[in-house]
Amino acid sequence: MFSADQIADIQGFNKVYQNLLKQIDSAILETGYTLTEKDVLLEISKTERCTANILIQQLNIDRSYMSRMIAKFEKHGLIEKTLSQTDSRIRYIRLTELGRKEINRLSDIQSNHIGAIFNKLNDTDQNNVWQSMVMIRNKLSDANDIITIRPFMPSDIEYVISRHKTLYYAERHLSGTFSAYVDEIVYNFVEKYSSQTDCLRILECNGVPAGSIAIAKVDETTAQLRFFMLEPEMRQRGYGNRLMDMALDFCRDKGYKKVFLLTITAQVIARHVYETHGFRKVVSYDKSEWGDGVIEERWELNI
Amino acid sequence: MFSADQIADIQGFNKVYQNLLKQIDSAILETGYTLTEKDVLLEISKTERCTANILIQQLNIDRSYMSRMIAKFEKHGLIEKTLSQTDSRIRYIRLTELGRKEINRLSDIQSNHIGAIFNKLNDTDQNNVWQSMVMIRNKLSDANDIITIRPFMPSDIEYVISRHKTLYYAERHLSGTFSAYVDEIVYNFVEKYSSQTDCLRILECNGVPAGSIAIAKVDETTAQLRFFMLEPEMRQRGYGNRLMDMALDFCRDKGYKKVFLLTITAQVIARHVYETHGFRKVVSYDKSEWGDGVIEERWELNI
DNA sequence: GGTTATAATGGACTGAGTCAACTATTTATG
DNA sequence: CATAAATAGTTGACTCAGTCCATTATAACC
Repeated sequence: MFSADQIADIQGFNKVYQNLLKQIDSAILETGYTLTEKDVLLEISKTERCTANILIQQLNIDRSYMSRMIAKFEKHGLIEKTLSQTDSRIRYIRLTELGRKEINRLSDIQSNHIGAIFNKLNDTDQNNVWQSMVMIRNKLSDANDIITIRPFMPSDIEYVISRHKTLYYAERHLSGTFSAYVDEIVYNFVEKYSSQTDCLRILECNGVPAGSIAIAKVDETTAQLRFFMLEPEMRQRGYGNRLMDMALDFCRDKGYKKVFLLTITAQVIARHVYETHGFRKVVSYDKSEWGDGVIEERWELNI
Repeated sequence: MFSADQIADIQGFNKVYQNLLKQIDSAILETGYTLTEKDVLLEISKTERCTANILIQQLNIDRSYMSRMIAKFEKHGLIEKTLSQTDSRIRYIRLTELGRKEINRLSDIQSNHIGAIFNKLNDTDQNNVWQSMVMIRNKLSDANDIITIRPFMPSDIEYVISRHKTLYYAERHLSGTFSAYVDEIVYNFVEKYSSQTDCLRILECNGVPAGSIAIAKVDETTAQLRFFMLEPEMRQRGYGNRLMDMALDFCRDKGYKKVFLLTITAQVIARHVYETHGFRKVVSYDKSEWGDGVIEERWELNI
């Protein structure tokens, strides 16, 4: 239990840090973009197959406000809209060359500002401050984030595809071939989906999707683990293991004897989760059509 | 120099913490007050002889906006305005009973919210987080605050009186007798002030007054050190010593042989600054007319 | 004693964000 | 399979914190 003095210290920290955040914000505002606009642009840049609706959910912004913002971005040539072939209510949003240049500019301004503030500290202080911030972030997130794991809803399909691609693409630089492959397997999975044999769970952090895992039937005794991913900020906090536990429980429950998964060698962090749950690599082969030097691996587990 | 990964970590911290601050803010907003209104009310409560202008300078708020806010507070019965006897442009602002109740309510909401967030951590984590925050606050403040020490201007008189009273009153619970005494000595000092024999310096943090020190001539060889104060957030960071160095340099420069000061026993932190600069307590006597058990001390230094 | 500075107020405006109604399309249901 | 319900997106009208500029009244300066 905190004392009044300690709370006063925290309020002091809040005041100082709020001020610092305001400084960074005002540097962004000088560019002529709203903070919200910056967030939206950033989210667009991070999201493959981005739609207005994804942005609304992810950033908690009013529909009409978003609509007008997107219209403005289009007018200024920052984005392009394309109608979806499968659902003509949906307009996909993609950054143009100019849009990407702008969001990079904004990100750079922010990074430089942070750099400028923290580089005034000497090396020792820098390190201490950095480590403390990471510690505080993890402790506060663990204590305050509202985490739920729920069955998938139709609206999650876009999320799974979009984020799966983005996280792999951004982090592993995979090719367009990979992208088409993801579309195919996700739609295939959803089409054949049966709650008796398959499962797709969404991890939500504060009501926003932040990860997923799936089990797909292959035959009566064999299941494939798929779509296992975590947003970067959710990693190393035990949620990967929780998702994995859940998925393997489902497999045992449904009587599967063997579970396998396919992954690429570069995914170092996920490997650890696989290993601790008893998966073993059985074979690996070249997948350079997905990107330079990409090697796919097959891992198996008998349960 | 920070790496890109480290900056990303800091941005992650910023995001999480901004979110947390937003939570606290929204709890305040639910009361029907703006964040700015809350700040203004708090500043009024902390400031004796408060005027609109002091608030404008201290909080960096537009004059007209402030005027309307104050009008609203008055209409709602949170404050009372009284015309100044000496300058009829000035209207002194004072919280009513209701106003004090409201600001206490708002402060409690904020404290409780912070408590609620941090009490989710276990004791060890709480302590680590708290200590880290204090460390970060001090390092960032030291590195980024723009500190200036400048000669006083007429507009500072109100600040010195107001804060001197408030800091002593709030921290040591001194009486109305003390308040009248401060008025008298400050006006007296300013009236007799001569740049040849006296000095009053204002410490500014980011353009806002945050401390003061003064030297007043007593006779050709004796000076009195007065109005030495620091805002709480400026303490323990070396600024007290800087102000003191400056004041004593002035004394040597002007040929004073002896400097004395009067303080009260309860002022523990300031004593340390006095001692390290060679002051020695020569006598102490009862001053219970200023408050229960208050003992005034006279400290002297031969230079 | 007239110019200049300061305290406070009032009028008019901006612009981020909200609320609600509406169109167009797709999905669910009886 | 038709009709209701849900979803994606757009448009109109509005709110309200905060800003800019002009004005009044008083005090300080030279």
